[in-house]
Amino acid sequence: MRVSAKVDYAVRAAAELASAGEGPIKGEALSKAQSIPLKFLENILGELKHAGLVRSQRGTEGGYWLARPADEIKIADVIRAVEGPLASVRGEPPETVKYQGAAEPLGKLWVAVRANLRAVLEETTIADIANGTLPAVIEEITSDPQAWTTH
Amino acid sequence: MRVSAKVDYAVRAAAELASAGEGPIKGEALSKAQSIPLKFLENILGELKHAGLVRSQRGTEGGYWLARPADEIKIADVIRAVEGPLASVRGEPPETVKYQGAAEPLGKLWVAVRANLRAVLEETTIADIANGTLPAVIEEITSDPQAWTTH
DNA sequence: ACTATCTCTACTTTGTCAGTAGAGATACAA
DNA sequence: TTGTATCTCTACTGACAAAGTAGAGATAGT
Repeated sequence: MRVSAKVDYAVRAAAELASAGEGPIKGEALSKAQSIPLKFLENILGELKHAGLVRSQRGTEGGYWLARPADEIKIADVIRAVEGPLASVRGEPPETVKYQGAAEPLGKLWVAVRANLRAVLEETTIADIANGTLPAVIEEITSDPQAWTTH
Repeated sequence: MRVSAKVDYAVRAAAELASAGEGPIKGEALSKAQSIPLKFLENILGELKHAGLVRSQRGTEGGYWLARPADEIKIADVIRAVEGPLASVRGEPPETVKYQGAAEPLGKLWVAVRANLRAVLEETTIADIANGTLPAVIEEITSDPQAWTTH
């Protein structure tokens, strides 16, 4: 799993919007708060808007805001909005790939990989990030020092 | 997580070697058994060899075989051999990225993602694939019908 | 010596990543 | 209604990776 700059930026921008509360936030303010190139950020916000996660207004009093309460926007939603499906095998959904011979059980493995990704990304919301209170599952997983090693 | 053709091929080739048992298996036989383009497969086997997972011999009686017992080769080993680290955030290891402001807890999330990937890929071996007997953890994860849906 | 196989370097083609550029639309203010 | 600040949309670029292809060279066995 490589978390791209785009996904990283998208989640950070959403968290910033969540923590800012109600009113519209200007692109430039987000750009500065999270050190994201403005034009690149605008592209990303456009995709989030198109996916219905963000709303916006132009003009002097314009800016961006979350379309839904932050605790109803999962990290998985943000990733899907800017990058498509969470997991794929050679471009196909994991459950559709067929294997022959000795590799036959491999499909099940990729399905398990996706399920474990979801266990993290579908449980955590933008509000969790903004508040710093991650779900108990995540705290448990990351409480193992092994999780923090590169090995 | 996008599973690339290269990773997919590498795991399948390794499983095929595992199920074939002792003697050297020719590249062309592997290529046909798993429908992998021969020259591409040779590149991949070269990387597996360089990583010490596979050994080989040239000549008429030549071929490839696993350097270690199949139950001592984890899927994670194969992935690392051909693609590098299991998880990264903008090219860096998850535990090294620093966030500011509202995004601060994000690092922990990426660490949890990697930990959950490892939970699958470090527990399953090439032997598990070849025998069709996946670890109990994997069976449990994939027993939930939800794991098989695209949603 | 011959042949089959692995080995190594290089090349191609296509697509994605990360970002940049600039003209156009629109909301608000004076 | 003119101006200005902001979002919006399309297009472009340069670097890199993904997926394969090509062919000459090394070596093990017959």
